[in-house]
Amino acid sequence: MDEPRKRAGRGRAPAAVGRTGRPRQAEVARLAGVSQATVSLVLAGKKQGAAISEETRQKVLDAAGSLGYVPDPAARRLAAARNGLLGVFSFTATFPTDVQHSYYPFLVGVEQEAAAQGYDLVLFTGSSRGGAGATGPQALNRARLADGCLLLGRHAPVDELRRLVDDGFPVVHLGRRDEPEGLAWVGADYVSASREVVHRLAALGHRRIILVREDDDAPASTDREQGFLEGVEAAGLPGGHAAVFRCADPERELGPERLRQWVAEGVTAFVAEETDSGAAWRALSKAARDAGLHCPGDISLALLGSPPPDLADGPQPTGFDIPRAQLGAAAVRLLATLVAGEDAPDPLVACTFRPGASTGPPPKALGDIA
Amino acid sequence: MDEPRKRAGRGRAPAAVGRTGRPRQAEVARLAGVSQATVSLVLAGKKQGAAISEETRQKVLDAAGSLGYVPDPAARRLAAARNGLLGVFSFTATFPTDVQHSYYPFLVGVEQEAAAQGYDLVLFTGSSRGGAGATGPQALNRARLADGCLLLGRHAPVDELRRLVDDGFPVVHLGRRDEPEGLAWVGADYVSASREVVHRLAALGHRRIILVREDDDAPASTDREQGFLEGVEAAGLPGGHAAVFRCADPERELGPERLRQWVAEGVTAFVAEETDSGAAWRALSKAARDAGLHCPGDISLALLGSPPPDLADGPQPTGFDIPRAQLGAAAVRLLATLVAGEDAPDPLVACTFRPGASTGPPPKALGDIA
DNA sequence: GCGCATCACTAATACGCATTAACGACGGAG
DNA sequence: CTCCGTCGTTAATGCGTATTAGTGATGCGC
Repeated sequence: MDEPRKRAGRGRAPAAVGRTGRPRQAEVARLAGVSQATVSLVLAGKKQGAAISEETRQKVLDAAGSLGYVPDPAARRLAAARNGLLGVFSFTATFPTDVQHSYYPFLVGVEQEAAAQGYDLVLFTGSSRGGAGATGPQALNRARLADGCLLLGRHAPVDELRRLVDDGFPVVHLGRRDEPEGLAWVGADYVSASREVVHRLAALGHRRIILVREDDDAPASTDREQGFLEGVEAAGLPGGHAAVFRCADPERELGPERLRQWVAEGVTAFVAEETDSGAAWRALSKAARDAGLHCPGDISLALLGSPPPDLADGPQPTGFDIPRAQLGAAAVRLLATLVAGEDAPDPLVACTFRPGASTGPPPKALGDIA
Repeated sequence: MDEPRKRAGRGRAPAAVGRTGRPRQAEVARLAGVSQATVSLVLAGKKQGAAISEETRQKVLDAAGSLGYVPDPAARRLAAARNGLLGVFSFTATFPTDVQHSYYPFLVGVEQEAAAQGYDLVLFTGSSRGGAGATGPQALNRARLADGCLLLGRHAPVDELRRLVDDGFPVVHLGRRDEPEGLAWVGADYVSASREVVHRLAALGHRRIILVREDDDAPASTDREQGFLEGVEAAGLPGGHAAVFRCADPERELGPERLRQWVAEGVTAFVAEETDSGAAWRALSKAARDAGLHCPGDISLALLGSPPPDLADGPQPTGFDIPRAQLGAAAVRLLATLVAGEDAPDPLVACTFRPGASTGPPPKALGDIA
């Protein structure tokens, strides 16, 4: 009983929807008097080893044109064993209601680069709320539908994520991240950027510089400290622990008195770490005001990052900007190489120095004034 | 010589790319000890004629869960099924560099509603520039990968679009549109909104109201005029052509003299159409200023829409807002019903009245002053 | 004139999933 | 005990395209 059954298959419901009159390669082939494979070859248009006679080529193209043939993307992607989709998984709404939401600039770059690389994007919706598919731990699995996935936000469940990574599914996290071993990421080069800020201050003539940072061991913090320390060392200025003021609650621990004391000791410039709250920068600015120290005149203040949104309108602090769009683009590039099975390039993206208006040369003889 | 060749097929290069550990139904089947067909049946979850024992069912579900199985959208689509994806095709960058870009609020609603309806979104990239896949006429065709597609922007190539529509592919245009016959769209109800603005003015006591509009026959313009005319008629005020001032170049044709003349004739309120440039509103405001007519005091001005972005900071004009997020949501709902093969609901979304500060009761005896 | 390499094209898959005819097992009716 | 349903499952397709092995037909060298 080995002979084939009469005919299985589905036979597609008579009143089915799909079944458009859209021509297939097979129809084009019939009209051109060639085989479907030939049509595929011609339409693929590969210059390489194009073993197709010009005559046949034209017949096919004419037939395709006259029938108005358009390839079926689903079939194309199925046969290609890749679907040309990159997932974007954010753990809040991808289009946030809050206009100032920080994801947005990333996405600008993500979209541009995805377009450039020939990928479309899948936005997994309802990652936070009860949206499509299973919410909760299972949600991340949906990412597998794409060829690879971009992760935004730090709330990704580590275990689920590890699963993906271990399975060899291409994932790139936007922002430095160590947690699941082997997770690829792209991030801003805070070390170099911080170093440059110090370099500029030193070039202006500052000889004693203090870093104000919060009590947090996130990479974003420690990188800045490292860059700062490298900077002061390179400039031959006093570094080490004495140059770093680390506090849990800047607003409270960094008052005008403390500031005056530093100034009396010859400190002429301060550098604040950037955090979500911007607490360090706020405290520094406030302390300077309260101490009656005018900013670019009496002391110089710099911020290792961008000012918090609510201060965006004020005078620009000296510091650097994170090129978010470029970061997004870099993430896509990295993801694309992973999908292609190639090696990962450097995950760091350079920040751009922002001159700002909060720094200047140190006062001539501030020590006397104090 | 009918016996099958040894083995053709592609055999897929050994170091092939795609081929991640992405599990297939076949793997799930092997793990569960059943056939691929059974897996498909279980995962389809059809209650109808579910000739699957509960035991088998659980085995399959467990296996799928432990492997993190996710169906391949392309294959699903090719097999004439749904893949739970809705496309979004915009004809500029979807994430515009310009933060104030008008698409953004739509997308907020689109994402929310898509999540609510259980769909993920595919952003087709590079619709404007040379992005993914074939740019140009073929680009729109990529949409067929999804179950249906949303269109933003008026630059969609009509022919390609017609093709999709004719093939019965579910497409919804965001914004009223007649061009390809049979294209579904959702739009704001400018008629009702404009009518209401007039109603409010009449309620304030205005007896002569003039509509200032540009020389454009876009639906957005004619709808507003129609609403305006319905409004004045309903209020028993003078309508018809005399009540509508139509001009190609408002800045030039609508000066202070013209305004004073109207006022002398007893006109106490003016209504401006909203356009991209906001020319009508600008001209009206300027003419009022130049004529020395104070706005809420001497005359009332209303705008049939939202003020142009550059005037967003100034005093709010009376008028209405287009609920963009709701429009986006409505578009998704409509698209979902089309995908489901159901009938399309009402495509109009109500605008919300904005009281603003540019209207008030008419002055007691303005005629004497003039 | 006989291999042998080229060339131009076609046959036969594979891709992953949905669908449906068919099949084995079991049970009750006759 | 045989026949026929029922139930649960599987084999065998099809969707439309890409890929590759294979097949004639030529041309070429010796």
